Amino acid sequence: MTASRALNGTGHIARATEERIQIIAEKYKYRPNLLIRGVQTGRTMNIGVIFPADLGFYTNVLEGLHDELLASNYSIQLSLIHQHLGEHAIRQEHQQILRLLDLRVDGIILRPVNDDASDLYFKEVFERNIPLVTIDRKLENVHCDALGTNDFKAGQQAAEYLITKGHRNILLAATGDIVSTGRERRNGFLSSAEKVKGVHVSIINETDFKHHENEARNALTSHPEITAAFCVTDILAAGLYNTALKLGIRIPKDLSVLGFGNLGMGPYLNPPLSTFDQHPAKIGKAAAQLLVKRINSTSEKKRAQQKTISADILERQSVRNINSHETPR
Amino acid sequence: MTASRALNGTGHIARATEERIQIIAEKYKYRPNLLIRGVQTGRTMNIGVIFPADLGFYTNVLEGLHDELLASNYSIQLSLIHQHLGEHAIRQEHQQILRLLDLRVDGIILRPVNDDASDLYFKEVFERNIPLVTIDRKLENVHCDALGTNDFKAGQQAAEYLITKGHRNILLAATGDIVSTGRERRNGFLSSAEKVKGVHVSIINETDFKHHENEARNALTSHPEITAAFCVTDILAAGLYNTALKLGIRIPKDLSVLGFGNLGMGPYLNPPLSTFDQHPAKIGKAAAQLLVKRINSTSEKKRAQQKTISADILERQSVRNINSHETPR
DNA sequence: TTGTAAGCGTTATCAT
DNA sequence: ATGATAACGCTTACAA
Repeated sequence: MTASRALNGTGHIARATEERIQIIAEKYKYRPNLLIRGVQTGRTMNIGVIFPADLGFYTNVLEGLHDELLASNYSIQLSLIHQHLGEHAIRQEHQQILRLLDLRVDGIILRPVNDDASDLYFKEVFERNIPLVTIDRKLENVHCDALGTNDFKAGQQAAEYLITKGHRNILLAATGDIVSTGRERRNGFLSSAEKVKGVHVSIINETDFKHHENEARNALTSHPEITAAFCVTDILAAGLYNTALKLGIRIPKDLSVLGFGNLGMGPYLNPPLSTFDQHPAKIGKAAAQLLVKRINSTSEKKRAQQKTISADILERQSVRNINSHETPR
Repeated sequence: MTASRALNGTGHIARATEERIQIIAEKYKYRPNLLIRGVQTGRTMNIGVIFPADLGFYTNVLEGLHDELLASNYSIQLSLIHQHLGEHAIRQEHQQILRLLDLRVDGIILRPVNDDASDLYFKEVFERNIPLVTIDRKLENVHCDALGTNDFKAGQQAAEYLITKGHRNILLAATGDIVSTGRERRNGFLSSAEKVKGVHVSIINETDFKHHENEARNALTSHPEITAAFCVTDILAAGLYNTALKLGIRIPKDLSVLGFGNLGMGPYLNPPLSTFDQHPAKIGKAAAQLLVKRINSTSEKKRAQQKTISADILERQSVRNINSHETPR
């Protein structure tokens, strides 16, 4: 017992005893057994993290998460889920959650597979009072903290930005209603665009990316008045670059393109893609902070918080200002 | 005790008892405490993984690792190290290794910060007989399993490929001697190129990527006879695209470019970059297999294995065949 | 086939 | 300030 106190620096202890014990510990290379400490204290200082197997954007979220958790002396128990497996992915996710619980993690950070999970799906988590923070998905029927981008606002910013640059006929490449993030960006964009007279938006709204190229070609050829496009993700923007190239449409001279997500290919496209930076590391950091706070809060009653990090535009060279006085030619 | 046997399906037990216990377990929603099981059995079924914080290439290694480990019922304890912090990174790494040990992981998979660690650096790991597999770095003075790309061979493949395509004056963009992977690719390339008469290699050999653009410009202007370049990493290849653009050199008409690593920007470059696929998921999978085998092997005496995954060329559109009969103009 | 006893390494609690 | 005791939940070893 005295040894425990000396090594952890907890409680009253004589300086001399403390030093003596520390010396002995060093001599015998004592190392604590964190498993048993976890059992005993009820806190493992281990956080479960569940992300899509194809990390992409989440690598940086993970990095932010990791750094912040490490700063609070937490480790990360990582699970990856292959998202494309449909129902099987959901089963996998649930199983991994149970495993993390069995491992006695102190909290869970999760980018859920599907948007419409309910409290019931997470019942084991709640029963054990393990704090849960979701990333990038607001689960309507789940009462837990959530963290993500303010996608609606970002969509608004996109519209305002392109309109400010003089564009009035704009293509909106969106991804349907299934994924909440893309849906919000689209809705935000439309809400802002509608407020400005003389602005016309052509919209592609396909969940399947394969359909986008065709639709984009149709839109651009039948509406030559379009001078700008907002793509709800950089992947669509990159696709649009190809379509434009095939049609002989030059970016940004003939068509301005604004992407979303700063997904890594942006700087390598020609011209470099202007896009939204979601600050993924900040998202991770904030999620970790929320979780740690929740773990340490004795009053379990605090309502679920939905925190949001603002994305902002990273200007590169794919958007042109077409206001007459700025482009005199 | 009987319950333990029934729930784990281990040992002799009456069918009736087993079922009765399982029903009770279900009724009370019994879940095992994996911490205590780990303490008791000496196996936590948890593997420590330490990767660079800036995962990049390692995201896919991690994915392969994860899937293979999961198949063997292992979880992952993840640590990230910020590589650019020099000595501090090494301290961090060491601390994380100790932490994983305290957490009683059954094995460790590590992409080490530095190439010249010795057995001493890992002494705590060896003392506890925890298997260690390194990724992408052959530590000369450490007796542990290692997994990576066969970089020397890949370098040879690169030379042979470009030579087969008719190139005789080739630029080799390399990264000095510090990082073993790049060094091996360079040496492999040179070893194959030297064997063929009439082949001349101009070499840039700078660790700092910033110097590459200048050097490349010099090389290309003073040696207009150069028709191809092999870049030891895609990042250098992307840089070379820019340099070429500035100099009015067209790819692949005037200059063929072959990259390395398939780092993600390749398909988005113009023209799409031909490069080496290192099959990172396979590397992860093989590393996991090696580790699991090592964990299960009772005879600890088996010598360290160095397994290697062959990289191969992913042909896109940045390398041109300039043999006269194929390009009649 | 089932059950008993001991022990894993630590901390909480209470006593000295 | 220090120490004794119990407890955490499980499995190994052995007994019945």
